[in-house]
Amino acid sequence: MDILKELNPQQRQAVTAPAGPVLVLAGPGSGKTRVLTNRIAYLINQLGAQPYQILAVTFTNKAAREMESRLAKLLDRSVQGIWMGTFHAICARILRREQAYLPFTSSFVIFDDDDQNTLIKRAVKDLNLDEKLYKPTSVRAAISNAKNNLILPKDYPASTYRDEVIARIYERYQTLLISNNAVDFDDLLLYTWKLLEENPTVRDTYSRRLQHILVDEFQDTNMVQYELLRHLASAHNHLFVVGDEDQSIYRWRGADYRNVLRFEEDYPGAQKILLEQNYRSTQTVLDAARAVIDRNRYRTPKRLKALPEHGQGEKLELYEAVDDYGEAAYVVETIQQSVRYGKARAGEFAVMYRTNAMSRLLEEAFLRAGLPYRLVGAQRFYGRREVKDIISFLRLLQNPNDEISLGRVINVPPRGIGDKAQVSLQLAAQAAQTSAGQVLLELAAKGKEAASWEILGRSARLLADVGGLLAAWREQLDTLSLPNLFDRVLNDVGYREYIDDGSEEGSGRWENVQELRRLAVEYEERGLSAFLENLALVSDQDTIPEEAEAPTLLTLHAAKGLEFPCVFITGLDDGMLPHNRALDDPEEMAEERRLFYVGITRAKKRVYLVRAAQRSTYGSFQDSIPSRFLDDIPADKLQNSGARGYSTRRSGSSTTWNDNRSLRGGSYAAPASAGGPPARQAAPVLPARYKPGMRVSHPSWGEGLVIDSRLQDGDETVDVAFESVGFKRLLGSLAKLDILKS
DNA sequence: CCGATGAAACACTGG
DNA sequence: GTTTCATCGG
Repeated sequence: MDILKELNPQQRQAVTAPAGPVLVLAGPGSGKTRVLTNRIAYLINQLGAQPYQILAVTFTNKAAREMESRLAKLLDRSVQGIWMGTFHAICARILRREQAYLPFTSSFVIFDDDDQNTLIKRAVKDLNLDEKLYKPTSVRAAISNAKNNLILPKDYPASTYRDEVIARIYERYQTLLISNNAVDFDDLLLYTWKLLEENPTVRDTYSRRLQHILVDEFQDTNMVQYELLRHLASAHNHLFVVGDEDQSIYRWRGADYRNVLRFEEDYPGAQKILLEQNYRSTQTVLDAARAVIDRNRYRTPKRLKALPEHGQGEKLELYEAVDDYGEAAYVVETIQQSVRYGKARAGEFAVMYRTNAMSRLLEEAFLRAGLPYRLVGAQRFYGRREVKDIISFLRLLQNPNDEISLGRVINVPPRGIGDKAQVSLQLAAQAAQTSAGQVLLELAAKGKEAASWEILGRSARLLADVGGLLAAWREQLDTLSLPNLFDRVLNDVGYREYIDDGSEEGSGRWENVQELRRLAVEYEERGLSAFLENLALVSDQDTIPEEAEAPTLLTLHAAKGLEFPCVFITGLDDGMLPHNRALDDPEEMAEERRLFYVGITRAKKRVYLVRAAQRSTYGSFQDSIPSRFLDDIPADKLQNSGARGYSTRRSGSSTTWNDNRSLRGGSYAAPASAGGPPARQAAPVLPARYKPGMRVSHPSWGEGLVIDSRLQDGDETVDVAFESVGFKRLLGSLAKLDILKS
């Protein structure tokens, strides 16, 4: 075993750096996981560190698992004891150990977005505020933002009336969380930070114990995370952080790539190491990517070098489809062709998009072609109703104070407990200064003797029955194994009969339940609490199935940290990528650019850039223009495969007059060679008649200046700024434009 | 109290 | 186009 053998000089410098602050700026594909893994091995083997003295923070649970297994291979000895996981998982672990300092018990549950929204609605209602004005999602964003920036309710800046109100909602929301014995995602970080901030003894204990702290994807840390690291490292400053400003894509979650700059300021002696040797892509892919990212500012420029054996590689391929159906069809057919001609295996392809909504058409195209695919994210498994129901039952078992879960399943399956009964239950709980769950348990235990039996009136019996179920389950909490407990709950409530109505969806729902049960079996050893925590903290990226011989469909965000031989980036239109919401904010725009950069640099060999001249939004069709990022790719790195010009849109309306674009494209399409849609076909050579700078005249809009012109879909699209009506986009063949002078 | 129906809102990225 | 919420009749 030689930790240093397969490292290049920069990697070796990083791995063998003396204990102290180290900043590794690692370009895509430069082997940063290897650096992190070997660094840990080096700490243990050469610097005499014990595994339990090492904390390694990863971006996903999957990355943690991967690092663990690589490390086990690298070291002969067991790596048990290393703290490895996401910020959230590590914080949850600390919080469960330190309940003495916290306003909740160690059986706290973690609320997800839906739970948060429900709770915020409740807070808004409690404060008699207008629910239309204070929408849960927007309030949640404000609160989350505050938490990410270490702002507690009392410190929330009340600069506007709205902020003042949000501060009150925030405060109420925190109170509600605590009475539910619950925390949200941001709380995991915030409470841990607060714990270390306010209790120097606790801070020192952790900091002295965790002698070496390593952080992956450092560019995507936010302020709480940064401050948390400072506290944890306060006794020694042994912080080894690895990141790349160019791959920071979680700004909306509070991530700030400028933490990389702050790190250099806060730790002046920090070693800075740049990893520029790329082990993944061809030089062409790297050059194209660099041309895109070099337009961003406030970063360390990097010159990524490909391995000589990877060679120059193929040009990036650009395809402009007539509409989004054509876009999907192109993706599917290109994959089929490549597989058929043995150029690549199906599993070597990834199809990336900006928004999950875009996956639908792609999935349909794959289904129609009979081509299997694997989908990452989107309708999350854990977001499905039946899965959430069962999780709610289990959460309630662990923590009867969880009113959100109770509200979710108290009447599942329907057992006659409607709104009215639930409201009186709330009132009874309030009167008794306790939670609804406790009232249920009391009803079950004492029956008619219970204090609230009278108040509840007719529904008391029904509520007591639910309480009885809950009490019975809780008695078994320590005796039954997790899978048995799972079955017991399902049996007692008759859940299968409730969701599996014999229909196709019904058995699909039951299938999901069984999937969840399989997971419960895996957690038999660790128990309910660990099971629930894992359910809350797993991410989409953790659930990417490996080694399946099928193309992967995923968002650009989910693609971070992955690599594929062939990558499609779809939706390369202004408004999609860059996304509409980024168009008027330079910081957001820079992030969209990084997102595109991340997409390109996932590719080992081939990149397909795809756009659609028209796409459906909300049901109606809209024209789009090519993404501005496409202009930044040097022409000699790009191969334009032109417009194929047909759509697989099924509606019969494709021949209506206003659809002349698809028609026009269609008329240029090559005669179908052997049935089916025509194979890839270059656009016909059509001279551009208009050039930027020309003065033109239009019969109704008068004179104007040509801003831009390009050939697409077999026609010429001309952008003209008219003196009378301003900016207009015209089709060369239709518009009656006269050229006045060039 | 329950399920069906129709209107209205609606989707950027995710631990 | 899809999903979620409110309303209505049973």
